[in-house]
Amino acid sequence: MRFEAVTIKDIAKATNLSTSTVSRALRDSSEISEETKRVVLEYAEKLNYNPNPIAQSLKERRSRTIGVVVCEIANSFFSQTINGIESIAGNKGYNVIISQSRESYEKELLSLKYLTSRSVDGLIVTISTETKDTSFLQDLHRKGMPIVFFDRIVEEINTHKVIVDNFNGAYQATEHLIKSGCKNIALISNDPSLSIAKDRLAGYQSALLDYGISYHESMVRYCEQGGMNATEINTAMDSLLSGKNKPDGIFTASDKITSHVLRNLHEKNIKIPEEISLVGFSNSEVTDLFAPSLTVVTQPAFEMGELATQLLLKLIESKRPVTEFETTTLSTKLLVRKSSNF
Amino acid sequence: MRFEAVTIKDIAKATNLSTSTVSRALRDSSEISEETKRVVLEYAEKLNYNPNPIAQSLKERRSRTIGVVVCEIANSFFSQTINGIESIAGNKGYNVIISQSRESYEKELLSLKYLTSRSVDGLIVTISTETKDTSFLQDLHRKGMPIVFFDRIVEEINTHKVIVDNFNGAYQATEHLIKSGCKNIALISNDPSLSIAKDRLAGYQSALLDYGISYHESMVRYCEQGGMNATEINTAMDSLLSGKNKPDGIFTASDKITSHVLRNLHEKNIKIPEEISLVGFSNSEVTDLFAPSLTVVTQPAFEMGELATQLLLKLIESKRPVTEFETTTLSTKLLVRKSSNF
DNA sequence: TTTTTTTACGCAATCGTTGCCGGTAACGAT
DNA sequence: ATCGTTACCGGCAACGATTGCGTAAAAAAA
Repeated sequence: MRFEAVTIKDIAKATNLSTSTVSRALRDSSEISEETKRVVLEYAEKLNYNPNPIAQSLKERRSRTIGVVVCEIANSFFSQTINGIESIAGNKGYNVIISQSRESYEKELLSLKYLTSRSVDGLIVTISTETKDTSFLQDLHRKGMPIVFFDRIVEEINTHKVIVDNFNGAYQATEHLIKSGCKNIALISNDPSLSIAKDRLAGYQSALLDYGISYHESMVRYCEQGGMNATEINTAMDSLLSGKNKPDGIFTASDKITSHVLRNLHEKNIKIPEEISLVGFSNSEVTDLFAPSLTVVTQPAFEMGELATQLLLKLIESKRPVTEFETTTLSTKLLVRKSSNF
Repeated sequence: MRFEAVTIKDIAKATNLSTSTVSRALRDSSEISEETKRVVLEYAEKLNYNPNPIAQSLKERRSRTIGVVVCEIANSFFSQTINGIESIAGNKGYNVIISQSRESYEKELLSLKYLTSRSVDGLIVTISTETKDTSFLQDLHRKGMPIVFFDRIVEEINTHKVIVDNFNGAYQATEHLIKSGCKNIALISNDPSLSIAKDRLAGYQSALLDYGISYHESMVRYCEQGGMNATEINTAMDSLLSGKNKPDGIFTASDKITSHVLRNLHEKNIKIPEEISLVGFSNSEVTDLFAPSLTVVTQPAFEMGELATQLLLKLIESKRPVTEFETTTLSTKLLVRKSSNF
């Protein structure tokens, strides 16, 4: 069963005009008499005509569609970003196709190939934790595909980027743990190849330094799968808790990691914040309901999506190749709650 | 800046063949000699040729794309469903465009119009809580657009539907509250026009009846905005708690409502489950971390997405109009935790 | 050798839309 | 009467891929 739509030809036949005239009448061209326009618009209305965007795309060599590649839409941070993207794109008459990498390099590549073959006019991308090789993205960029990165950016590609001040976010979280009385602060983060992981590590280290606490690599764990896998985090926790420097504070550098760590602490019956304080990056809207309510670093995800889209549309609609790119850095916010004993 | 892709013409020029021959060679037609095929494929490979799906769509009058309309991707239930949809669609070579209604009738209509104008081959839809008028969907259905409903179905449209046994889910939740010792059980649900709200109300009523507890309308509240708005739920809670029959158990009939009610109880410093027990529909993956851990009714969201997609693809790929439709009902699961004092 | 069959390819139309060019009628100016 | 304008509209081609039909050349059959 196929769904048949009304075309410009149907209107042409019905009004005894040519398709070109109908097309122009619909686009309110000055070359068409008011009378003819009236007749055409009337018929278009009556038959419920809608221009076929596929035909338009083919003709105009643009699809008015932007592609978004995120790790997981189920992640609050990304779904909030997507809401921001859609709000701007919708206003400007652009459509959004969302694709998930689920933290897999292979799926990310598939998504990118699909989106580009689908003739998207531009891409908004945050790379997966598995992604080491960005040559495909570099190729796309070189061939002129407008791309904006957000969150997990690709440093070696020179284009617009939207991030938060991950260094400061991590610094504040760590500082907060220190001021809460923690002496042994662990960091559980994403794969260190990710831009965000590097920056958050640096912020963590800097805070320790500033408060005269020496940094030990043994207090840091990286999750290569970005916490898609609970066991990965559980082994990290086990090794961390069985080490000789048992942590009295943990800073978790992503949404997924934060909730898994909390669950792990529950299972071990470790009291929070009495035995261990917990502060994590999270944009979940229910962390205030957790036991205990979580102290979190949140990101302005919606605004990030808006900004990334504005930048992308600027690239898409620019007549000449753009060579000047900007990296916009927004601020994080530390929400102090009960998981850290301040 | 536009992104230029390799077309069949480029290959034709390079190989000194006609576009028709190239097309057939690429599709491995028996009319083309092995030698020519080899040459063409070699060039296609070298130039990194990808067929333009927009042109294919125009020619074949199909887009190999299915449209999904949900209320909110940030909702775990829906994002899990989408994962199920994508897993099946991806396997069968279909692409998925996701659109959010954000519980607004107007946005839902816009989404539907966009998706159909975008020539999707079929739709998977769950309607917004605001939607009373389904004539647009009925029109689409009448014109032959394949549609599958899930979760919030439209009863008056005869097509495939995928739901859970909402009656039983609600029955079990209510029964569980009764067996936990609750005498005054409140229900906070979505707008009663929604199919799921009706079924869940019926299950609630039936459980009360079976256990000899009389049903009072005064113990039921409906949220017209489906909990998008916290104030809506707070006023419902205020009126419920100030009534003469103060509830000792609350059954919340949706994800969003559940978390808002929990937050409201926290703010009021009401002990759960000592003063009030709480059981709610929720597919959030972190309800076990809540204070207290939540007793929830969960739905097999991923499977629902898979099933809906399989049914939709059957509709799309059927040669003749389909007149026999099925409604698949899956089971919910009650996860007993600490918010209900069993 | 002639006729038929097979092989292998090109031409042109098609999908729906739009840009470009061209044409005609009406009308005023010369 | 002729020319130039203007207003309006139609025809054609093109976007990229596919396909029915036609056909030249080669191979097979007569």
